[in-house]
Amino acid sequence: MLPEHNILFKNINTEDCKRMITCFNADIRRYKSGSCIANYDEYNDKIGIVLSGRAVMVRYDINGVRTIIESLEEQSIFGAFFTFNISKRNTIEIVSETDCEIMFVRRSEITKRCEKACQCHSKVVENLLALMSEKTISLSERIEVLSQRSIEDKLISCLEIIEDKTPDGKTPQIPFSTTALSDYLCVNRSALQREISKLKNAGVLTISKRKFKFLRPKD
Amino acid sequence: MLPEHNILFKNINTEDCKRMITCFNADIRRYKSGSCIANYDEYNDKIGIVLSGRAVMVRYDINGVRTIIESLEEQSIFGAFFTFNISKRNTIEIVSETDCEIMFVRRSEITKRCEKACQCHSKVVENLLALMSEKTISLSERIEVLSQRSIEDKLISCLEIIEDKTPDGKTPQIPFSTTALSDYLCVNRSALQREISKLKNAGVLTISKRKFKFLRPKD
DNA sequence: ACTCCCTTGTTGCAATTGCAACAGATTTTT
DNA sequence: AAAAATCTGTTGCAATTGCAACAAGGGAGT
Repeated sequence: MLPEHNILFKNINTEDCKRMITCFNADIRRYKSGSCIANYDEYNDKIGIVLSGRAVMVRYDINGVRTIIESLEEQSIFGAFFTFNISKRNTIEIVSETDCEIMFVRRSEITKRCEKACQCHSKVVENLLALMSEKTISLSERIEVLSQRSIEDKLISCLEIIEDKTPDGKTPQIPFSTTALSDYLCVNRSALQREISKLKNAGVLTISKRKFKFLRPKD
Repeated sequence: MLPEHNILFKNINTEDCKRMITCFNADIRRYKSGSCIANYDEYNDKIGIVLSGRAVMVRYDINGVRTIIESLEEQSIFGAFFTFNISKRNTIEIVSETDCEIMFVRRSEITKRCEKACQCHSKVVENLLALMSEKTISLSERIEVLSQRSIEDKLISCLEIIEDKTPDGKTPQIPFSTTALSDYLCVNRSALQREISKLKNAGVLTISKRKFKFLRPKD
């Protein structure tokens, strides 16, 4: 994907875009699926934007337990700046799930007053605001899911959010394998499997591969 | 607190501030402790900023179980725009914990291009960006806590984050009662109490009222 | 087609957590 | 100051969840 098609440069003409990408010292890199795109063992103010592909932010605790902190779809932003303090007990990494193109920009480059006073600069800041707004929504959804008290409720809450985002006519699809989903819901895999089977047997929903469908009339 | 002292208007002179507050149609309201400041049963694009006092974003599910979604300290922002889709099964409210002053601004007023092209406008957008950045950090911390697999780990993670934020020399303090803390950690109160007692007996930490201290040498 | 590796699905058992109930402490209201 | 309401701390028991182990399924690569 061309960087100028990124939401960050929305409503800015291609000419200005190219100029700004240089002006920002933007760095565009490609990663194979399964690569480590970034890790947060030290502070830096780089902002990453997923131009194409999909990545996840993961944490491994001292026992090696994996937690998927966030799923980063196309157009998502990430960076130490948007995340909690780096703890000594955890390792946080951004890992590509598919082949990815990532654009890196220093936050300070974006927020600093541009000497050249280019108009599009403030436009970029506004666009960044919109991206961040989306991020807070995505994080809030995550909290919504994790704050459920039982595995069943976590699962249903998660699936409902996916369902809500699915365009009419399309079949809702989980962006993870069941194993990864358990890391995302922060529960034991086999306990999650048990709940899935229970819901299937109870006729609440159907799940086949990653596609699912609630059987009750949507209220 | 004077609204012009709010972070949103940082680096903007008092004169311009007053002008902008009018320009934005900013609405400043006072609330007694325990009042409902906002509820998200319908969409609106109002942004709320806590000028003084403290509030919480809470959810009550159909069973009346309370979850404290966020603790909103002074200078925090909130709004439906930053939150997940409103579900029919949940009620989300902002409730004041102390007496509060809240400033409401419509998001569209801030992001729209100002006809008068006032310079400070883009400064406000940048400030909003900083506020949102803090918000994403605060939400990420919340996820960090909730993603822990046991009550003990949730508690420790939560306390460590509070400890990290406490200025040197001051005693770290939980912003909640134990009962409210259990709603924040999304666990049963007496189970939480049990874990607190266990940690105290094991000599890991001391807790008296809301003040606490880890006894192990900080690593 | 075969191997290797990872995922799915299941189960018994152990550990953790939730629930309910209660007594005492603390805070708020009258 | 008394009464009411809320919060703290504890415990036995029930329910949920985690753990470990295993069999079976599916995909990628040779």
